[in-house]
Amino acid sequence: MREFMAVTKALSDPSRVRILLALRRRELCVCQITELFGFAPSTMSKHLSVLHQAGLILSRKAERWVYYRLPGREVPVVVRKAIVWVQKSVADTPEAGQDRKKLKQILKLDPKTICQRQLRR
Amino acid sequence: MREFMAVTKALSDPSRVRILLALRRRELCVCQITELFGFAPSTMSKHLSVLHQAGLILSRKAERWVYYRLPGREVPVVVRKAIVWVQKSVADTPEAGQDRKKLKQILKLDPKTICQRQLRR
DNA sequence: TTGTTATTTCGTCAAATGACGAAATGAGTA
DNA sequence: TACTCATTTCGTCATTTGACGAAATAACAA
Repeated sequence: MREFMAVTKALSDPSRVRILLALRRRELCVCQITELFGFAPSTMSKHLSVLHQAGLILSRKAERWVYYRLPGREVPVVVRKAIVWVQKSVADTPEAGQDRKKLKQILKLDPKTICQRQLRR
Repeated sequence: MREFMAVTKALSDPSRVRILLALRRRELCVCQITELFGFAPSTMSKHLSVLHQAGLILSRKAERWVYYRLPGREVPVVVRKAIVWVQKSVADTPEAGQDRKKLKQILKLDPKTICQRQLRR
């Protein structure tokens, strides 16, 4: 029950749902996700942490960056079902479409450029 | 997206998840649900309202009582999938087991007795 | 080592949430 | 009509949540 509630609470914020959608086809580094949503880095980090603790995303560190991705068989069925449910339910919404569009632009640049952008603020 | 978030927010509270479990096999009137959880009637009413607005439960009025039940085909697939996911995920937890046990006792009495009990407090 | 930098943690604050009791509602009964 | 009573709505309060900036952390670069 505790484990399940971690998942539902993680899904109860729209930004976190949008993060899951953005990770649908590829992993993303924190700076790319931050660029996509426009929140302060600390805010994004907190959201990613909530998703991670619920098992909804996995992370790996490479060079300077942390990459997050959707999990495969390494997480419980409860979690995988949740992800499938989310994707099927909101992938077609306008919000998801806008995010995909913006993400496409972000992916044209390489991560270095994105992260340097943030520092200029 | 808005509709979906109504569902995830409804599912983000453990009491509301437990209500869905309690309704698994039968409809229940508000006073039975209130007896099961021990909250103030106003609190229960609020929880039921949140679930209802998300489409996760339906209501009907009969005589003096309002009965809530899980929906069938009359609600969107998003919602039905959510209910199936919840049931499969938490039906086997200790919390759900305890609730079933207590509910069994409550169902032995007829609704009138239950509702009168509440008034004596 | 020292410096740089992407990310996380911490402290704070405003807004949302969940609890309650009191009062309002509204359907059935006298 | 007036009454009863199950349920809902409203106002309040304590707790949680989500936002931020500042400081800490950790990994790579020099």
